[in-house]
Amino acid sequence: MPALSKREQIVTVALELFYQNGFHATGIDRIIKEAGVSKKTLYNHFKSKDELVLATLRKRDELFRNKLMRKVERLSDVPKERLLSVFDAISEWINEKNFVGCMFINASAEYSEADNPSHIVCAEHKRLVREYIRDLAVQAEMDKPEELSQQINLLIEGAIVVAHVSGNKNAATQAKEIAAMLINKNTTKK
Amino acid sequence: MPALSKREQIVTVALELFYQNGFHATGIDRIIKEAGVSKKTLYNHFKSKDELVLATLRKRDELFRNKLMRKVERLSDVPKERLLSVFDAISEWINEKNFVGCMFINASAEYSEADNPSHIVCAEHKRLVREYIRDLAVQAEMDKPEELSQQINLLIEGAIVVAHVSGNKNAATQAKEIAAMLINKNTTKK
DNA sequence: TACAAGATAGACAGATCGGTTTCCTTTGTC
DNA sequence: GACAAAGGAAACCGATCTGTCTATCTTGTA
Repeated sequence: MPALSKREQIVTVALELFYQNGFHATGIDRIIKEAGVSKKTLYNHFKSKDELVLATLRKRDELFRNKLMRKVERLSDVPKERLLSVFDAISEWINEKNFVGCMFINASAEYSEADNPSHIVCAEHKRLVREYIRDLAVQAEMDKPEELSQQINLLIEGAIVVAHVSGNKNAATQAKEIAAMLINKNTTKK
Repeated sequence: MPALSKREQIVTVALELFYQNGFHATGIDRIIKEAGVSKKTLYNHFKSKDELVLATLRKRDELFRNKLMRKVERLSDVPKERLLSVFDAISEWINEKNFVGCMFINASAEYSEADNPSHIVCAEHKRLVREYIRDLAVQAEMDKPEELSQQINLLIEGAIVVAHVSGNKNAATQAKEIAAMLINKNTTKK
């Protein structure tokens, strides 16, 4: 039994190519070549390129959120601090050498219509991240966890975009400072 | 003399198609067809599709910033309020029915590498918007105009992305509230 | 009226696109 | 050892891609 199934090989390669080069700009031929897999095999596993894109986005969602959560857990075990650790985790990511923005923001740029299946998966991913942050906010006993999670989420998106488009690698740190203010404001003084 | 030169016709159509459908997904044939122009004419005015993309992004930068500045001027004439009016202007834009995110964020998604000419134009656009905000901050006599402009810019990017990817049309309003806090904090009490 | 510039439609080129199919080989299982 | 399933290589399909070229027509100007 191989370490990776053919399907996993394909998705692994697609993850990299779609992320680095974009979805429309990445052809099936390039994917099968780099995955060392025949075209027939790819189309045995996926009905179409669109299906592969969807599978790739779902995999990315799984990997990204797991990595984010593990990082945050590693950085702190105090709920309130974890809310801020999220920005340290994002900052680490932004400073990786192959960072080219958020795959879901990028995918939404290429699949703009809100009812496009790929766009829907992107929105779903963002919702799950937001829910994770809201859970952290609840654990940190914030006054308005839902509102705070939306604010923090907006700061994260802003940091990612600023880091990618303008190359400002401190964006997450700057966002963190704003988040710290918001968290303070959201904490009932006793 | 025509109302629009051939070149302008081409760019006008390209603006719309690239924005709505993406850059790689929009073919030259579609552009010339909708512009009512021959392929030869297009290639007389632009050396390549990449050149057309660049020209289109530059035009968009011009149109977008002019519109933003005019809107802000219309909404308020008090410098400090103008800083917040920026978010109202962005909110108006987000709620237009054909809104599909920021063309420059979208272009950066398709042209990810920082040294890609199109990406560079995107970064340039973002820099010019940031400088405009910094000017507003200076006029509003903020304590740290540069820092504040970066923060406000980050909030704007966040709002645009949240609005597009997740369809949250209140994002700019939410961002505005955070900005109001930051502006307050940046104002020396006298 | 003559001429040059610029526009036209559209054929054409060569590459690549997503996707299907054929033929053959490998591989795991009973 | 037989058999079915899966994979591989590559031909093939029609469509589309960017870009070139030819041959004709319009238009402003001298």
